[in-house]
Amino acid sequence: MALCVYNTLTRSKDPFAPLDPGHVRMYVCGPTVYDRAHIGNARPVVVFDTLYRLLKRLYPRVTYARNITDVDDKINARAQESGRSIRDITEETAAWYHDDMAALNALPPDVEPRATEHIAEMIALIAVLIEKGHAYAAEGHVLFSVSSMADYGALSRRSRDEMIAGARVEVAPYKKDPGDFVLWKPSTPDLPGWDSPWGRGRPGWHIECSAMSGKYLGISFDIHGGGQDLVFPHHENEIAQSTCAHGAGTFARYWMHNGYLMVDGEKMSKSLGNFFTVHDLLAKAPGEAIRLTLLSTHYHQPLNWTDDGLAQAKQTLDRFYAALARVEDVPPGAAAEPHLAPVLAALEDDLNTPAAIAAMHDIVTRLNKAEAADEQAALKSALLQAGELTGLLASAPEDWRRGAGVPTSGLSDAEIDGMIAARAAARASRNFAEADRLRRILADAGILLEDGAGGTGWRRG
RNA sequence: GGCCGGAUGGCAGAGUGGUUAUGCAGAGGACUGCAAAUCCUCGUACGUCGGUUCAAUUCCGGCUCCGGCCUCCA
Repeated sequence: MALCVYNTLTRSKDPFAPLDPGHVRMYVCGPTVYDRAHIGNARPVVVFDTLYRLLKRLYPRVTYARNITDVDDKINARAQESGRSIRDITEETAAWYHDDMAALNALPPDVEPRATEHIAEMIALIAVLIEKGHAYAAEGHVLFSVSSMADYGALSRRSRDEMIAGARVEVAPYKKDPGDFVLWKPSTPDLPGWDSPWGRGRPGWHIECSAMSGKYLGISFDIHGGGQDLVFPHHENEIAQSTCAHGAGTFARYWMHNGYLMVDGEKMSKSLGNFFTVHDLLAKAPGEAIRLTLLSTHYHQPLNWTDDGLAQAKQTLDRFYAALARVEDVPPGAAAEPHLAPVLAALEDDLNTPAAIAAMHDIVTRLNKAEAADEQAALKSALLQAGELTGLLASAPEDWRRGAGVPTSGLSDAEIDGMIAARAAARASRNFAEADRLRRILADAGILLEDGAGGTGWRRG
């Protein structure tokens, strides 16, 4: 089975055929660094990280670029409110971002360009657009001329008339056309700015992605990803900038967009204020459980974030890790491919992670039943490889069972072991009342016991 | 107003023109001192009204409801 992806450009699930099968290139819009990432920001990161992992398995070389937007009016506003320097804020926020995404087992991208380090490339790109008649300077601004591009609106499938009819913003007087968008804008002395042919100023939001993707991936590359809310205007404008500068048919060939993250049936966003930060969630749930929650719904669908969903993901991982713990001493073996195939097939079918997880459940059930060592070895290997593809099961089973990743309070491991020993003694003398009393105390502390052939194990529930 | 999505069993959530999703919860059983974990068995779901078809949850159309975009946003 070959990889298929839903392409927003064609609105259909298309077979994926990279420009260069020896080198797949993908660009995903990264964060604007002015605040903690919320769980909605994490969804595209986890989704495209999973795609990245799949691509790396299917192709010899993958270059994944994800930008950091460190020049933006929201950052400027944050700096003014707090009295801190812009640099301070962007550095701190970028570091938080890296920590939080790493906790979700998201691999770092191969390239992570920062907007402020690519101003020269943006200025050069803007100059080309002016030269080719797709942009014009006016009152210190440079604007992209939407009317200069015949098929502007192709990605979001809206006509220029529709956009104008729906526009709720006041049209700046220097715009020739209400749909024209800013490539460069003037900065006052107190705002960050760079010298340019159009005076001291700063770039518009869209130009950085065109400039940086072109620099690191080439003027044509395979996949461009991001959240659905970026389709218009951000991605539409990226297409306009890049194809007008470099020629029709250039730029990204497959556009992939993840659905929104909802809370209580409403879109979660910073502007609505109904968001959970990844950082806060990590204090009460392991990163893998958060990641699995995000992968439990197909990436194209909206995902309603609930505590119950998170708890279920944790429970699922408990089951997976318990299976791995049972075969801890079995070295992963060969012949895993047939067992892994359904997982791979699900992922290759437009990244169908819920189906892939179902296939992992099937592997786990068969692993739990397997008695022959070679069968256990093959299934264990298949499960671990599925974990690598989905970015799950990266912990040691014992660490997971003992509560790895979540700050714990209460009983220490030594205290727990002591009580288990006391309970074992009580059971040996058939004093079950005492044994049950001890088990009850542990249960109240969140420690669940499991009596097995080889003794009593425990886990944090 | 314009343009998009979605509606699946108690819950979450895939998928399919006629055959089991999967998980959780629930019921029964095996195992256990009792539990837990594990394994086995079970409920026979696809918003509504029409149409196409031998056959539709699955294709087409109307309707209802929900959500989103059109402005910064992952």
